[in-house]
Amino acid sequence: MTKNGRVTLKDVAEVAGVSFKTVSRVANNDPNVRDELRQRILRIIDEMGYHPNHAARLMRSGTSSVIGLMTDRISTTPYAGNIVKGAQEAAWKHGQMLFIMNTDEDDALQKIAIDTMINRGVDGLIFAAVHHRRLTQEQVSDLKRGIPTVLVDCSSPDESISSMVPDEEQAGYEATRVLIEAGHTRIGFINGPARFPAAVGRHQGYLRALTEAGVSTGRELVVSGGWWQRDGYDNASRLLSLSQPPTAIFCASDRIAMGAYDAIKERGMKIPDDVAIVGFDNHEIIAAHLRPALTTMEIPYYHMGRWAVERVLQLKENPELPATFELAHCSLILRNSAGSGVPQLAE
Amino acid sequence: MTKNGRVTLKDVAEVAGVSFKTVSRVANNDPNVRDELRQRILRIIDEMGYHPNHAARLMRSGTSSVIGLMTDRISTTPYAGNIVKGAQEAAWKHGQMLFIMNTDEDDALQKIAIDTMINRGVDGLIFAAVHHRRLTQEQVSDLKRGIPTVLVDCSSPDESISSMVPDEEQAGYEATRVLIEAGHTRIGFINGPARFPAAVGRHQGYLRALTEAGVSTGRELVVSGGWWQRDGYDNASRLLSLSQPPTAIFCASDRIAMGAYDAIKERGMKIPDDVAIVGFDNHEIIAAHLRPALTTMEIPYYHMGRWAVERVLQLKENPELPATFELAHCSLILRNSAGSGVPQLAE
DNA sequence: TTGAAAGCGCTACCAA
DNA sequence: TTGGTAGCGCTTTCAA
Repeated sequence: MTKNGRVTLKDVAEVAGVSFKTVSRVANNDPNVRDELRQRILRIIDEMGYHPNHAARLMRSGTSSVIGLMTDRISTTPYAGNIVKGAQEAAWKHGQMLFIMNTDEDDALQKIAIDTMINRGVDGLIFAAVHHRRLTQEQVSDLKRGIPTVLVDCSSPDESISSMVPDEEQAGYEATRVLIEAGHTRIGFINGPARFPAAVGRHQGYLRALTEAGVSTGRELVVSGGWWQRDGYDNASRLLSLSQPPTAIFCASDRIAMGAYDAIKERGMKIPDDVAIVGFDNHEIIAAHLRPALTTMEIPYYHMGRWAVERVLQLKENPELPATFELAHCSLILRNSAGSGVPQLAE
Repeated sequence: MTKNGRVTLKDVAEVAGVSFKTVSRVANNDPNVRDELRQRILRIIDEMGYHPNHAARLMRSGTSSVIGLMTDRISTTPYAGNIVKGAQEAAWKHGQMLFIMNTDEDDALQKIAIDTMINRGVDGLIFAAVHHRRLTQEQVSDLKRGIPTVLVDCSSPDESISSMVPDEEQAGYEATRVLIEAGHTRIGFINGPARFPAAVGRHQGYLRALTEAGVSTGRELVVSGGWWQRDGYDNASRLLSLSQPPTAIFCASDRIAMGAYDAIKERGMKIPDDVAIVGFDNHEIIAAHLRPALTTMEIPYYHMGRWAVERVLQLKENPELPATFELAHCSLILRNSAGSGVPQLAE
């Protein structure tokens, strides 16, 4: 053992009575070692508590077993936190560490963050957005640094970087299906601003579900505005003032749904009997604590985080892999606001 | 420039026409360089875009400029996210990176996480808890690995590790003061379970404020249970059923306050006119979106994260520094539920 | 104040 | 299948 207190290859080699290069081979799974010898050395490695020195390894081979994860606004939102968690657990499973860096949607800072990560020798780069969006071409080229790179919850316009985004269309479809299956034929939709891919996709899913079911899709049933409670309140009020108001509303966010609840209750109407509601996001507090509890869609952030790390590792293994664009399947979280015949969950 | 594409000390030395050791001295702020020469070399370093190779530095000097941050449940709570954010920004400012690791309150995993961090050569360790608590002696000894270590939002029973926790007493005092200043003399308190330091401290602050103001502190005015909405509802109902019900209630969490709102509204009473409320946590969604918006206390998580990194860096500089135990001052966030005479904020 | 030499722990390359 | 040698970029030690 060196004075450092750390066991090195040499220490192991000495004990094993072989050259330290042979130990190195064993540590790196080089097939060129007699199996019997390998077993013996592995045992000694374990006994002595040898761990490779990542710094030395990085110097020689350029691989750090560290992946850089950049987000534009991670910590303050309960949404995207699970991306980090999923990425962390996947990294851990594969013996990787994660550098995490928050860049607050600041492109200049983002650039420096990338440089810093590269400078530290990360093996790969993950960029996770807080809201599903398309990156600008410039943001994409900033990210291209010749190491495995993937995008989470955002996409590159030139399709040059692998990405995973929620399947908004599927989610919008499924949310609407819940209301159709509960027997509704007049279903409103309160959407977010059309510039968001989330709004576009959810709208398409909504339309497909209605068309497929042969249900009316009057233009007046679709309103849009911001993603917030107030927008939900305003837009729900508008829908409820129609000469033929909807008996069910799909809200493109839980906050919108929260506002819709206010508008509905204000009119003395009951959820789900007078108006059924489906939200979107499965926002921890809102969805579970609204009365009645909100049926809503959940984006699999945890899964997306895992995917990102695993994809980076694949690309590290084989840099020639073509970029892929994957859609993450969203799940229906059934609570009590949609009034379907399905058994209800209390919380 | 080496084939690697990276500028090294040698490259700079060659251009500057000095030995690479001199450049090393400049890069490390060694005073033993003529000032004129230093300036010239600094300019060349800048022009050539030299960055030290942290891996090489770690190998020789054992310092990585990486700090390990472990949390027992970071990502899923909007609360503690700001600890991470504060730590990150402080680390960034000081040229450090952060390894972040989530251990889900699993002591065994926690141990492995510490080993992994140490193995990677982190310069310091930060352990951040999601809820203010005292660590067990075993958890504390696991954390002692001979490198700078600090605790955030938790404390070590033997006071051997520096820590920063919220000043619960001050916060409880200040929250109660708001209600006293609004003219209330019968002030209830819905607390969390007494085993939490947060509950103990807030209770003490509550009592001090009442005693100091010469206001009655009847035992029946203090009720406690869980931290959740349902607990708030139940306990508020109990308070409101007293023969002399309180006209104001300090709730030890925003979720409790949320439940209290339900109980109050159910009785047809108005907030803050019939019952004034102060919450605790400034929980993003709850506090701002409750009607009326909730006056509440905020724990300075961001600040605590910054402090942790800075304290680690101080300890790295001077390992002999004695452990310190700091209290983080909590802020009053004034909204509309406490009905004081102070100008109200809408959101 | 500056420089030369050694070596951290590892992997790459070549030789046996 | 194994081992020797070199050297990554840096800091440390010692000498000039």
